[in-house]
Amino acid sequence: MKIELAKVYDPKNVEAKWYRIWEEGGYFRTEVNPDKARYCIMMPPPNVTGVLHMGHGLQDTIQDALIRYYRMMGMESLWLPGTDHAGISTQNVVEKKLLKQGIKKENLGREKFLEEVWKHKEEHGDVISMQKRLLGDSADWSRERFTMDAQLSKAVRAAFVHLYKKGLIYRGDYIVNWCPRCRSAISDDEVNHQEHQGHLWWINYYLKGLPNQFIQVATTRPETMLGDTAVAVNPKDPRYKGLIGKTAILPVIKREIPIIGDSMVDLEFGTGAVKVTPAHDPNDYEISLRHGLPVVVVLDEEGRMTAEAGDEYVGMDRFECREALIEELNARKLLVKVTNHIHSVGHCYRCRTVIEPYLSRQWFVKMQPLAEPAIKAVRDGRIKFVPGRWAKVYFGWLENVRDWCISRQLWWGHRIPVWYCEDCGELTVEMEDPTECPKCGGELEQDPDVLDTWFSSWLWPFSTLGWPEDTAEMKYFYPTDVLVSGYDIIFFWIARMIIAGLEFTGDIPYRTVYITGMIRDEFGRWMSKSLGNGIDPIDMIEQYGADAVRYSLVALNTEGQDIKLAPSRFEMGRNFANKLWNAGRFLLMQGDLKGGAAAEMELADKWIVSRFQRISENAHLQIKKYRLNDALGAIYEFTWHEYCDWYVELIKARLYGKDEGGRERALQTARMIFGGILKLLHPFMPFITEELNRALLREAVDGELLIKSVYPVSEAEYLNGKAESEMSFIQQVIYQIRNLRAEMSVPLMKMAEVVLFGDAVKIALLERHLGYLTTLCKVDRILQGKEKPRPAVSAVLPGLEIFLPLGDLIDIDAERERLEKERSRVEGRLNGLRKKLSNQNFLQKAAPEVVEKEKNKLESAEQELAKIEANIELLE
RNA sequence: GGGCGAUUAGCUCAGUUGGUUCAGAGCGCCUGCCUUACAAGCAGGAGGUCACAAGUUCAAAUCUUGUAUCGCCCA
Repeated sequence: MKIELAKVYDPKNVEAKWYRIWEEGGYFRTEVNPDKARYCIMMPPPNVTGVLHMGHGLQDTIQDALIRYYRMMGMESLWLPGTDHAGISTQNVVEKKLLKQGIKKENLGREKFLEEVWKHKEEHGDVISMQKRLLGDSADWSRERFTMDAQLSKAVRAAFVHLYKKGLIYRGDYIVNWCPRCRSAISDDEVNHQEHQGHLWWINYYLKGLPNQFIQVATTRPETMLGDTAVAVNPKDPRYKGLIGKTAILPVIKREIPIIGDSMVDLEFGTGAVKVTPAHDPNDYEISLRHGLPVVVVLDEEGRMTAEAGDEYVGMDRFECREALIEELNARKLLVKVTNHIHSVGHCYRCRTVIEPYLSRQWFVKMQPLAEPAIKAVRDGRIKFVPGRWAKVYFGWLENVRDWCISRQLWWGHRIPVWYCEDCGELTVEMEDPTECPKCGGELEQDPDVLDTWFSSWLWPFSTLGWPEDTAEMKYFYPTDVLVSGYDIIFFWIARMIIAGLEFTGDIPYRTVYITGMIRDEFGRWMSKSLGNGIDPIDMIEQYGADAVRYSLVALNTEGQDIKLAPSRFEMGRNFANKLWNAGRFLLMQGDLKGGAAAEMELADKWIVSRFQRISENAHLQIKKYRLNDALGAIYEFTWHEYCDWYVELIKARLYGKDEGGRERALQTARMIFGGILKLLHPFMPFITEELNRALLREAVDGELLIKSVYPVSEAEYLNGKAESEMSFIQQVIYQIRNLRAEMSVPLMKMAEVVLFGDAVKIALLERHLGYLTTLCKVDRILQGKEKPRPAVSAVLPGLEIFLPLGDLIDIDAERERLEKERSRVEGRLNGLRKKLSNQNFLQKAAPEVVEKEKNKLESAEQELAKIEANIELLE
């Protein structure tokens, strides 16, 4: 039976069909099965209302390839998917949406607003999961989790209570990073510092009781001076020794503030005298604590000036106020000068707004005691980073870790499980919601804030498995095998998960952290909405097919290097998919195909079978090293340039010949190898391989889906070094003859004869396989003349001279030129070898086998040169 | 200021343990082919002083140090 396939592969229907069969057939589903080895990856949860981007495309493809590989290796292979509630960004999106309808969240109230967010989540929450299905993710969707699920929320509660009772969570008034746009505190790690060309304003503060005398300060944020409560100088600074203890008068609002001495003040910066604004600068706050200074808050939660800033400025935006104040100072001649100043400005990593240091009461996690076990786990090798250099970044963060501000002034998220007694002020933190104060029975009020989203996602590797309950899933799947992620969230997430794993479960969350590069645009810039330079993976899947997208992403992903991407890069995947498709199509056009190994094999068969063993062995090796690009590259090379270019071409003579048995055996071997290729490729290109496999099988048999087949393992009985070297020699001969013909512009249609001189064994080999030469370079007769034919073109191989007596077709000049070029090439090599072998140091110090190798090279190069020279003379 | 990465063919990038089978791939380019699997293809070809300098070594794209340019992270 012959099956006709389309000439060009069309992925559309194929992909949708197979995903449905896999998912509905339960092939992604996993069970706790302690008798079986298991493999587990937790999918990094994307924002629940987000959409797929190329970074997901890359990381999911890698994870899916690993999961499919280990599934084919017979392991219970769990890839657990899920989404993250993404506090700030989700709340922002819903707030904006409501504002468009003219609704402010404050008017709606907390509960109604949260209903709206949940509604939004229900509407958009599965978009990204559906997109991941288009990519082919073989995740166990039956175990999909969301960070706000009841069970995961319980895990958050358990983690908080645990740390609180251990004294590792505390509340306090500190300067935090405040995003005026998000109207919330954010953690240190969520601030992006960028070098910024700003200004330094030099301002005179008059001194009380000393007319016309002043102290000069320099500041990058003049608007904060309205909140100054001191001027500080270094006590060692001779310039200001006499001024400590005096009083300065704050310009414009005329507040009297002391001049104090504090050794933290940098003598080099500005004038050496600094304004102290405790409410709006972390260092100043420290100073204020040491000196008992008052704290004046002049900026509110939205970055606007408060009443404390004075009637003229109240309500103004901070930057607007800056302008106005500068003008005022200038008018009063208190502004001495403005100089350019490059300094680092913090920006909110979510919305890029300039961060304001802001004094407020927040909850913190004490990180240092938690960091130590996490450092140890990587130091002693229980957790391995791939590539290893990222461990340095990890250590660097943990060794200098600062306490983690976990409270967020949002509504969307896990509400902080702390209740305050209105009567006695007692704090209650328990697993169960309290109804009254356990101390005095008074009324309770829950903390209005919610927890940082990372406070739930740091539990992801085990909260998804049922922690804090002691579930069968925890026992079976935990710790997981590998985390695949980008280097951008080593601090936010990866390090914190390791901390949480060790603290809450007593075990590491995963054995390996595989860090991928980042996807950039073709100019090396980050892809971003604002630049509009993003490439939508879904567009690419529609245009090129999911397998092509997956192929290209893996092929481009080399050892953690960033990937510069352009849509055209997916062409290589598409081309390869099409090649594979046509290779399958070719087989199917040949009629019935027999499975298994052929009883009799000739050289080409033995060769391709042996090569297949080597490639599959290499694939295992590279996958285990996380060098997926090398695994895939080897399979690609084998498929295209060994199987298609050589093997398929070689068997055509048998396929189209009269010997029915020979035809069948060739076809059987081709089918065996091609079937193996489909398996090797399946983890990377699941759709097309499954489709072709089904076509090869000719019918729908559930048990023979590739997804649950066994990944090819190298079998020693099929390794055949002799066949490989013989075939390799024949390939070289064919290559030389093709080259000669092309150089002389001899059409490939025309049959020719060759005259061979040299090693009898080699000539006999070629005679035995004359058919190969006929098929691949149109040579149908081998002569062993006594005399070298002339006119003829020639090529020299180790142990063999090839002459093509082409008669009139030979362009003597062209051939001479070609041979001269060959000669100088060989001479160049020869000179290098002679120099090396006449060097006493080399002979004495290099390993004997190296010297031997070089001597052999020299010998064969000399022979080659002699033959080429003789052949040049023959031309005359 | 500290740390990390990059610099190899026109472009995008491989090159793991130093050894003329290590100077490679894909794309692009040139020549010839619509050869009954595939023009998204086949056959052949051109193209690189491996950023620069010094050093180690018998031997360096590969190891060391320094310089330059670009990028990232931390402070």
